[in-house]
Amino acid sequence: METASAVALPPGFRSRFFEGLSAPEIEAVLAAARQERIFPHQFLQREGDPATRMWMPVTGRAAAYRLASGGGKLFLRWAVPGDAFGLATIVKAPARYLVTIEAVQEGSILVWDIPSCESLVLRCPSLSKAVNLVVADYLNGVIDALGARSFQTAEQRLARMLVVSARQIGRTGREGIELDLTNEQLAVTAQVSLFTATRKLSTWQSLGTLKKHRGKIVLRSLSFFERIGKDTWR
Amino acid sequence: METASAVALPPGFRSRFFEGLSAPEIEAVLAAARQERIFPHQFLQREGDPATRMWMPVTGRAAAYRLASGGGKLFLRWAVPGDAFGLATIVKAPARYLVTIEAVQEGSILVWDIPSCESLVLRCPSLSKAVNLVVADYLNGVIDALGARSFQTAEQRLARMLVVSARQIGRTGREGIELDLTNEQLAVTAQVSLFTATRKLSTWQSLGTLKKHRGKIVLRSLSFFERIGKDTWR
DNA sequence: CGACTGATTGACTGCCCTCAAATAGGGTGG
DNA sequence: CCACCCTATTTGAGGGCAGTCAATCAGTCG
Repeated sequence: METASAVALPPGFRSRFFEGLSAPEIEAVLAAARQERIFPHQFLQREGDPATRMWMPVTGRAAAYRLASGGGKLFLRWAVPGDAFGLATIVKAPARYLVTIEAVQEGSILVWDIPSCESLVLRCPSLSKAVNLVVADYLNGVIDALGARSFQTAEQRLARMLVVSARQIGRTGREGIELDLTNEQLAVTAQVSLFTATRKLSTWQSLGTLKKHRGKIVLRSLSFFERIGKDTWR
Repeated sequence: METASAVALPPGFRSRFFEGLSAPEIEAVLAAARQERIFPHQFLQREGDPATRMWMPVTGRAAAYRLASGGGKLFLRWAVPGDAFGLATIVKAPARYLVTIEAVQEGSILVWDIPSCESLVLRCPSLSKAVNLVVADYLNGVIDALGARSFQTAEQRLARMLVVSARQIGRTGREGIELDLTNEQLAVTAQVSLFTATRKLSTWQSLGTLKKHRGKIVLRSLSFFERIGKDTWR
């Protein structure tokens, strides 16, 4: 094992995936990683392609979705620092990616190729368990999204997605929680048409619960939006 | 290891979970199992409860769903022979069930308690991998359901669910594929109101593509229903 | 035969999507 | 600095899918 890993993690970096591993195991995993820059519109993985690498965002943001044959995008979740993807690589030798993930912001990722994954699995017995924890989280999240789609109105789904996105990609600014989201991105992620998203945001802005700029939303407080979805689901 | 396991598997029993295990491992797993009868309306597990056992249907059928706070049921999948559940028990020591599963038909299940799971994990390294395979399948299925809910019409969702149910719980009869489903069950599983389900079924019956009895649907051919959902998703 | 559960049909309603058209922000090149 | 363009955003009008409600019919079982 190397003395120091070549990868540079930003301060405050936390990972659900690493929570399932012991400190020396994390060391070993990090030592086997290669770092790589990513850029907007770059595909990190495509659904159906052979799974050839596991990876993890370090900085930046990507969107995980599945493509509909009609051309639509079924948004599944944000890929943010600490999330683990391409887990199919580690689970099953000849596997394929389940979803497409596309970068939306510049940043960097850690990458493990197939040989690295294989040797890591042999050295770290708890790696499978860590994968399980992460996948269980993903499953839980998708079930939650399905419930939202089924039981909540467009307004509730928008409020829910603002809360979810705030937790994942929100920055605390002077006027509240800032989200780098266009109306269209919010619409896609909340499974709502662009026009209903725009209309609802206008309403909320006139209520003073949020403030809009071009490509940016500032939430005055989370609690207002958390309250909205509390009926019918969760 | 025992000479013969006490459990009696029906002929033709296949399990996605066991596919991830070697023959001797399957032996060991079966030997550690206890068999138990189940009855309609019995709860096999409740979401949020501590996960105290892993289990697998042998005969009969159950429904996996999540409860909405409004009282609605978010159907997730049928639990049929060979499926594995309560996997949280094996993944993480103090875990909780993610979903509720309720029996809808009389039958029997295999059960593994926590001590059994722990000793099995120690003896079978590939057990974690088998869990991964199954959970990945569940994830894939839920994503598919989310896509259906988002991109398909009520008619398409009904057709899709008839196909899905046919594969899981269909029996091949004289007049076609027989499904033991009430209109209400189909409506819930397809995320459609009872009335639209009834109406669509009436239409299809008058077209001759299916035949209805009380609590039972007979599909003349699957291809008709497979064709319906082919646009917009999958 | 009566009770209960499942199935059916019609009328009405409403949420939210589609489409069209106009407005505004932000960066670029002249 | 200003004209220009491209994209993001806004607003209104109209329509349709499918859900809700109410009432009736039909099959099964005791």
